Amino acid sequence: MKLTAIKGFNDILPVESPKWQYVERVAREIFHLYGYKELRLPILEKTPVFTRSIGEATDIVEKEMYSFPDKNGVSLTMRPEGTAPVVRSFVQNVLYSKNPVSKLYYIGPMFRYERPQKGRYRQFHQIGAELFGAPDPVADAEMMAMVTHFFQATGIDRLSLQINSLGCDECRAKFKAKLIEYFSKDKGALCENCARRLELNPLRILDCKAASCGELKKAAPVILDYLCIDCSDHFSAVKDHLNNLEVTYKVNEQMVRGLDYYTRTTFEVTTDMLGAQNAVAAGGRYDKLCETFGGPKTPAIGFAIGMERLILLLDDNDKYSLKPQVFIAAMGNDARNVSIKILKRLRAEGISSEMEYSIKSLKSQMRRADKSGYSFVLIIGDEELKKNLATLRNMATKEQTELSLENPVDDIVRFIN
RNA sequence: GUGGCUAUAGCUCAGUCGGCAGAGCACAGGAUUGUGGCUCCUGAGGUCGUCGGUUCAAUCCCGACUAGCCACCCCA
Repeated sequence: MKLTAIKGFNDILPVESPKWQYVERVAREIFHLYGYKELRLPILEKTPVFTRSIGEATDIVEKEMYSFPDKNGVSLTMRPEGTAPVVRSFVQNVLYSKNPVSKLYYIGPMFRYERPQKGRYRQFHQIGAELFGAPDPVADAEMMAMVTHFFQATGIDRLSLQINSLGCDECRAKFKAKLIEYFSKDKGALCENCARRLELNPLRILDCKAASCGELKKAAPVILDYLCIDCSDHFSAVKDHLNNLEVTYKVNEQMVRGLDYYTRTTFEVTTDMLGAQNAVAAGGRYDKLCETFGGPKTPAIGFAIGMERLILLLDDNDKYSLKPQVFIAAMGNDARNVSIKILKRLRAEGISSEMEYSIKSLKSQMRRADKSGYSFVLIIGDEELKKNLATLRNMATKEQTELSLENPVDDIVRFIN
């Protein structure tokens, strides 16, 4: 049996990698416009980094983490998400003492032991951003404006920004009690899963797609009606700022989050083009998390973009890859020896260029140059060598020019620009 | 963890009611003594996912396993 990659761990092959580079490039550019800087973090963390923050009763912690003991017996976990490690680093490196506000972003792989399917993998990649030290609703709005800006810049449309507020601990506790009361009346009408959720996490019933639960949900209590004055004011202000920034959004009072640390504002960017996995990005405010890590009270808000899902939405064309420029078709050993030196000088000039390593027919070399997308081919054979010339062919127009082999690089540079 | 579908050339898939294994695309060479894309010709490429069972004979029928896809749960 041949060795293969681990289930749900995918290779990103050269045909796909330009899209990844494109997405990363756009993210770095846009985030830079808003003052964010990259934070590069380890992939392994001590297990409590996640168990204490994400919530012991969540699916991620209960069944999806890649955890194992280190050689010395300490339990380590391959990060299933990015926020907890960022907060850990933020507190550990006392970043709050250097600036009143920290704006950080990260790009990298995350790991969850789930059954793979469309848009879901065991190793997947996220681009995330976190903003620390800004309790004001204007920060929430700017964060969502940045996400929107990013998606516009990538050229993806048919996306929808949905927002909600989960309130603080106090409003949420009140609401939870009301929900349990409401759904308990009609326990029989709930689907099997929701019957279980009633005990485990009643908020999730609101997220159920089953028809029977849908009916029941219509008259269910709404979280937004249970927000305290402060939380309610905060949410109103977020919406005002979004309107002010001309960011289109939809309030979805049934949207809930799978991680325990969220407070107040939550949001999701969804699409109707990915089957069951409709969330391309998601995030929210987490005003209590820093304290959980032993840091000072620091309000924060952040989001993560699912790179695989985003890339599934990109057009399947080649506009993302950089075009190679000059291919040298050399015939015979002498020509090849001259060519390798010309290549050295072309590359020194910043010109992407290659040649064929084995002696092959011109036809075969032309084919390779064409297939690889080269715009120009420099042909060097015996005839050219004798006259100390080379032929430069423009692949698009088929025009050919003779160049002196004395100093061909300057001529080539002039021609291809 | 649960369910459905799938597994034959590098890729996408036909196919044999059980009897020598097929196409298209891609690849290589040629038609064009040194010129790509289009066309035509030729060629190379297979333990028919693995293991076992039935049979004179299995890629085909049966079983188990493995892998992949999709969905549930949940999530980016």
